[in-house]
Amino acid sequence: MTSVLLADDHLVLLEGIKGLIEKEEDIEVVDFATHGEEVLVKVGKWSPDLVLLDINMPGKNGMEICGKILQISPASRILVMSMHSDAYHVQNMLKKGAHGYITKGVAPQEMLKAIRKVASGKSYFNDEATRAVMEGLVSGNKQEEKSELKLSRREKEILKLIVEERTSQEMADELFISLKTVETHRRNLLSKLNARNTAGLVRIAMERKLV
Amino acid sequence: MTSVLLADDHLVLLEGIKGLIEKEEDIEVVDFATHGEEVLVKVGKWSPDLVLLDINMPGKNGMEICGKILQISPASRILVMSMHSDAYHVQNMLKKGAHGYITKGVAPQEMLKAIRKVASGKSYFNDEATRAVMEGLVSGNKQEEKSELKLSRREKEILKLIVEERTSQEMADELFISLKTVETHRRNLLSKLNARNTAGLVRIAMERKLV
DNA sequence: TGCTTTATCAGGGTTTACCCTGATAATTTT
DNA sequence: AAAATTATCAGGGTAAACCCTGATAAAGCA
Repeated sequence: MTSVLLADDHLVLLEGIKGLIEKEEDIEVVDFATHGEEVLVKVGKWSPDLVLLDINMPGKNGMEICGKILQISPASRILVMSMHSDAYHVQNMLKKGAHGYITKGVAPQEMLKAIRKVASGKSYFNDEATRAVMEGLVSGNKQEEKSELKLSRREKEILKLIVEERTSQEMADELFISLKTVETHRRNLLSKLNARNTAGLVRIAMERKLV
Repeated sequence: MTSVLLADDHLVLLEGIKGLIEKEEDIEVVDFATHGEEVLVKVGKWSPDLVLLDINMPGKNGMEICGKILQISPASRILVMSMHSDAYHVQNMLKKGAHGYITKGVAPQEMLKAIRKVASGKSYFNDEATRAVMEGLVSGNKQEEKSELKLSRREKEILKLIVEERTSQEMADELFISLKTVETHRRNLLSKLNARNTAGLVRIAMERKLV
């Protein structure tokens, strides 16, 4: 019997998956979690065979949670479920130790298949996720090695203000720092996020939910 | 007996809601639809009492579908289900004729309540949706009357390229038009989308999925 | 057939963003 | 304690974005 912990903030979806799994003889839903902290608590409580994890949950950005789950319960397997199937998200979840990745559009039968595969020690990726990774590889994913996406607190603050349409001068006045300093932060953001201009900063900030 | 058509591209969610509704005596799921065109066909086929509509479906932007559903089957009631609960989306769906709005995070029991209320001729909005509208009203939603969000084909093209980090000169070369023309389109975009600068254009484009 | 929108282009101007180099002090990490 | 990162600032420059006014031809709608 495979024990599964469901982590998703969409209660209806949660109920749906539970109903789906309960029809199966070999899989059992032991508990629910609807936000980041709760997932970690429940993982500690149950040490489930598998965690079905939605990375779009509020609070934390999913990525962190993935690593922490494995710290708490290293024997647990993680199947990520997401709206996005872009290379960035897929690759990062794999780095963090996830064992499978499916998008929410998969058919119920495919989800069960994924659960069984991942629980049995194998990996599973649906077509969308596979394609995203492949496309990411062929188009040369440079942003990984040089950026690694570690923004400082100040940089995040500047980025947030950029998305909110502030000019550099306005930010300088607002934060009581020099225009030159703001421009330096902008330059570093462009480099770290591998963007060409403001448009790129905003797009990436929104794609990766850095705001 | 209330007949319901489920429109959502997440098959698992679809199954979940179906399972939830099937336990109820007074509500019946007559069919599914997983993308825009299918919704319209199925609405024509069944003329359901209620359409449970996800506005994040691929293909069309939900808003249009809402109006078309009512053209095909004016007696049908529409309950919108969405990830977003921002004022922009909520208000626009109401304009298009939706009768209720809930976010996907609602509890199963609340969804059933919403279905019954909307089907019986009343309206229903969950807390999140209500709050979003209220906040939108107090902060003065100017973008509605002056823009109305009707972008021309060329403007959408330019906007897409802006999001992709192209400069005006690059767009001019790419589209075989003058730099001045591109700048004019940019100016019109700023005005129509009520943005101050490129950052705003990109943010709005991504928020409203205009790309 | 008119009316409206769309798409195109221009001159001339100000502001903002972006790029380069180089620097110092404070904080955090190792 | 040493090393790395972060936050701060400067001079001096080019490119891009933004703002104003004004205009014409084509396409779409009434």
